[in-house]
Amino acid sequence: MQYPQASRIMLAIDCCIFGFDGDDLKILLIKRNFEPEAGKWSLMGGFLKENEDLEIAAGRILHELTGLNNVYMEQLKAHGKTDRDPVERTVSICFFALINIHEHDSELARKKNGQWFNIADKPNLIFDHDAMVESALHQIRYKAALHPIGFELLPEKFTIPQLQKLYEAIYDSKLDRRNFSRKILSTKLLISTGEKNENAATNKAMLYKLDSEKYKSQFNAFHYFINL
Amino acid sequence: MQYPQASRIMLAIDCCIFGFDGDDLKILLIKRNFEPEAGKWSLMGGFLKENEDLEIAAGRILHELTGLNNVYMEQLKAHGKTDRDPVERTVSICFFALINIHEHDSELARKKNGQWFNIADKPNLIFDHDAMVESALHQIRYKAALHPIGFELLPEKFTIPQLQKLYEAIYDSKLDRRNFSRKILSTKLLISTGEKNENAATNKAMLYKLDSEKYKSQFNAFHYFINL
DNA sequence: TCAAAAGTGTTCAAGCTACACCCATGA
DNA sequence: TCATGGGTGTAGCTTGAACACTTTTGA
Repeated sequence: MQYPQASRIMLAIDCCIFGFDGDDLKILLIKRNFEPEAGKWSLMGGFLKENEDLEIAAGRILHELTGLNNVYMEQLKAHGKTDRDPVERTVSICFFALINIHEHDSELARKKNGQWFNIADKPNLIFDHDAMVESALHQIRYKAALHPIGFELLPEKFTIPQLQKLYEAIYDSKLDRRNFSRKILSTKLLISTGEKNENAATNKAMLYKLDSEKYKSQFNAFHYFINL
Repeated sequence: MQYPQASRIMLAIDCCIFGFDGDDLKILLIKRNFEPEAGKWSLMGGFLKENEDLEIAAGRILHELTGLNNVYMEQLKAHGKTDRDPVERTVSICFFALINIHEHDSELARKKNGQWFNIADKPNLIFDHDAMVESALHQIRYKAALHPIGFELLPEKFTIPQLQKLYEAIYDSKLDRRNFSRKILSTKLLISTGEKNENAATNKAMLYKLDSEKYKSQFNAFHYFINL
């Protein structure tokens, strides 16, 4: 049984994959070695399969480039301008993923022509992918101010100064060290590991990890990490 | 030229249409007189046409039931579980619309089997439409706390007590009259019309209208109408 | 003249901002 | 021993929550 009237349409999934290297917020792009627009940069994407849920497809596409599973992903808008894809009318559902950049399979990414760019140095992308990245950044900035999604970009153990650098990268602005620390600790989301960061140049900072119980239960509560 | 490999998929648009009658937040549903699930309640929806942008399609579908144009609409998530539609694999992109309930064409709505329900009295809907309404309500509650979308549900001229009733309906809770008034006026988004609400039972309240300049320019700023 | 709704004022506590000061580390 | 980075404390201001009082209107 099928719907008779309307026409079927190509459905694509495109992924904005973000990482943080300790200094800059970065995005993983691929140089296309296939038409159309071969040789240009684009988001990692793919087509939805006949028997595949949207979230499964997004996870598959992320896995193809990074080797990662169980990553924080969030669905953004569908982009559906009739002329957005020159080959054929295609509606694309955009996702963003926040990964721990040190955990991904960089060998695999290289094979797939993947390359990391600082957000500030991002090249122009094909189709409407620039607008997708814009809306992903907007959503991350919006959500990270109110909910603890930033932690998804950090390793399991991290210091508060590292977390602050992340927030400063996301919002491209400076934050007061002392107030930031107090605000973060007041959420009670962090547990001190007792260890210190041995990599640090001068004074070694305390390593914390997430209180995963509280993290899960309070994820949708409001924390106001940043005042917008 | 076409993409060879992947399969084309049915793309539907479903609209959560909200209104406010002065006391309750309401949603406009239709009783289906067609298969599948004829006789049951559902959101107003339709299929995306070959040469139609997503937002145009959503506007068309809203217009078919309400006669309205230029309404505040926002795209929500796409729903894509493989078994969500028993007829055929269909991905549905959900929108919500906020309308001034007194402006819509109620005759047209009746012809199309439309009926308004208080949110609290909403019947169970077909397919995954209940989940769509849930996510629309979630988004409205989220966004109305921070941005002035609530005004879209009110007539051009309204009183602050009316606005308060709207917020109380959206959040299903009581707010302090005095603090609410101060908070709203402090945004400077309202202009006094000098007129008073002649319908009021006892003391007549001042009618305000939106400062449309400020409304547009500050729409994406943060106002914290409600503390979540 | 009384009840219900609308408008304005005040107080107290909590939170945020903007600072100063001290400690630990490695060159 | 000195520069750099990390941790804690505090004063002053702003904001929000919880209140009381007054005014207007129709019954």
